[in-house]
Amino acid sequence: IPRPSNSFILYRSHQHSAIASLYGHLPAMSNSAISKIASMMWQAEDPRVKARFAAKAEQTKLEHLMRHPDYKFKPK
DNA sequence: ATGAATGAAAA
DNA sequence: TTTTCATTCAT
Repeated sequence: IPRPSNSFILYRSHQHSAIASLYGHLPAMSNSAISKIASMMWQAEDPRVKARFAAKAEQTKLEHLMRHPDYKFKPK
């Protein structure tokens, strides 16, 4: 049972397709490069959009709690 | 398994 | 305060 995604991870997933289709044919455009781009977009992003993803992260978090009431994050 | 990033949660 | 692990998928 996986952890709930945070706001940035949600944002990255959301933008992944778009970024991949823009740069996808370039061999240097790996997922790590996409992460860098997503990061810049994230920093530059409209605060309202950030807020929307923050809200989505909360939603996801609560959803996770509902579905998996006894889940505990246990780093090694 | 690694790389890349941000952030929540645990240690 | 530092570490882990969530997402993604070609190497």
